[in-house]
Amino acid sequence: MVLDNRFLGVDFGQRRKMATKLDKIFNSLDSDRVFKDKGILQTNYTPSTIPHRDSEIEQVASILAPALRKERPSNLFIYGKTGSGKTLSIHYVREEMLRRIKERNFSEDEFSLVIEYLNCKLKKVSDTEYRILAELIKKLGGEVPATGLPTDYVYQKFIEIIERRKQLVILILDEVDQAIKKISDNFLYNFTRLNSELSKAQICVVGISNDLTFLDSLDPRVRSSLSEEEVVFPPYNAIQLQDILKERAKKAFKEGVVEEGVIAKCAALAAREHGDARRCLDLMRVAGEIAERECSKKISIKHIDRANEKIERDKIIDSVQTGPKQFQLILLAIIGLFEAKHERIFTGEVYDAYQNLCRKVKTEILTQRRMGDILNELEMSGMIRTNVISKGRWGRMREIKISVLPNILSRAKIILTESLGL
DNA sequence: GTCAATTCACATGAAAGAGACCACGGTCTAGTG
DNA sequence: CTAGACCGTGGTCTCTTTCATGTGAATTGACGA
Repeated sequence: MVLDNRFLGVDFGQRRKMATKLDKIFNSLDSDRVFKDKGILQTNYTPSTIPHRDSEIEQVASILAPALRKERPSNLFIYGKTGSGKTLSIHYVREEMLRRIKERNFSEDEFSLVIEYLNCKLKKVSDTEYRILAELIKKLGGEVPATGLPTDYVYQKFIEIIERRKQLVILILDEVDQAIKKISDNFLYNFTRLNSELSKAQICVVGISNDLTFLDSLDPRVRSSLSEEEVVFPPYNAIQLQDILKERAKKAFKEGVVEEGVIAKCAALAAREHGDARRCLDLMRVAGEIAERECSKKISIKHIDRANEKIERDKIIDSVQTGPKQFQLILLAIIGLFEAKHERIFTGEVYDAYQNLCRKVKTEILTQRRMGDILNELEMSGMIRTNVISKGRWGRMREIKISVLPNILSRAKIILTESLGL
């Protein structure tokens, strides 16, 4: 009813105007397109060639090669910063191995090779021991409820499934460092020791981590058995990033769309962020989207700048909006302090300001211990930067800085005050 | 003046509790033949 | 007799608190030159 009235209330001229506007938007979708195939710049796209990673791929392949001879390869550990091509390369090697094993077609019951990939970081999928196991079981064709069972039972089930037949299982655990931070490392220990419990099947673990110091934090026993072999993926430099980008841009965009210098700029921005190729491609894609939305036929450097800001803003705004109430309160306390003094902010001050805010919105106040953890999490999400400093006689504390552009910050503040009802 | 001890204000770890969610097996209940 | 509802028990997960221990440099105070 309400809807009807509103429709009737709009006079014809206005509707007409709206219609032409929409025409413009919808028509621009197919006439003025900059993109030839946007999917090429999306993160889940797997290119046919992986430039500048030949030697790493060779190393990985040669380590895993024994699997094709029905022998268990050494456990492997792969390091490299985000966007250095680890995941892409391991996927590539996996595909190649599976293709080869298919060509040789061993009879099913004699021997089979299973290579499973699991990203341990994806929240809600697998950041506990139970869930990782459950996920693996699911991938191997078993069925396990999301919760409610004892972990030992799930282990048993996992072994059962693997032991169903004579096979070699290569488990690729991406971003294990994330998982191990939450679970203890004897999870990995169990995994590497699993072979002694298996009679028919064998397991090989490939761990991938973007934290180079991760291995040091492990139990020595786990370390030695997990990283029998190691491969390091160095970050791409700006020139390599340009190569990658050129290749993809050629396929993704129509000819002549990308202006001079755009690719260089893009690569330079990403190279500054430890050579993150993913970031680089994102930048290019978002720049393309912005250009398209403006009905511009070319992508220029200013689009890259805008894309850079937009990516940053979306990331921040999103985590501000979706964060739990306590996170929002603490963030708001930090923003308030930052605006008031524009100087270095310390833990104690934040806690005081946070307590005041809690009283204002009548929310229970968390302990300072907990706030410390939340500050760490905020740092993880890139909202703030913290640094533990000691002021001698005046104690030890975190120094907190905001690492967000001012215009994004004020936007975030508005969102926070609104959603908290202040 | 020098050097070790002290001190502050937290950081950081470990353990444990609360409350939500879920599986499983046993018991109860209503519907069916 | 049986399918489904219901309940109690025991498990995980997340968020949180409590208790304990660690930390780094300014400050203090004893000591000797």
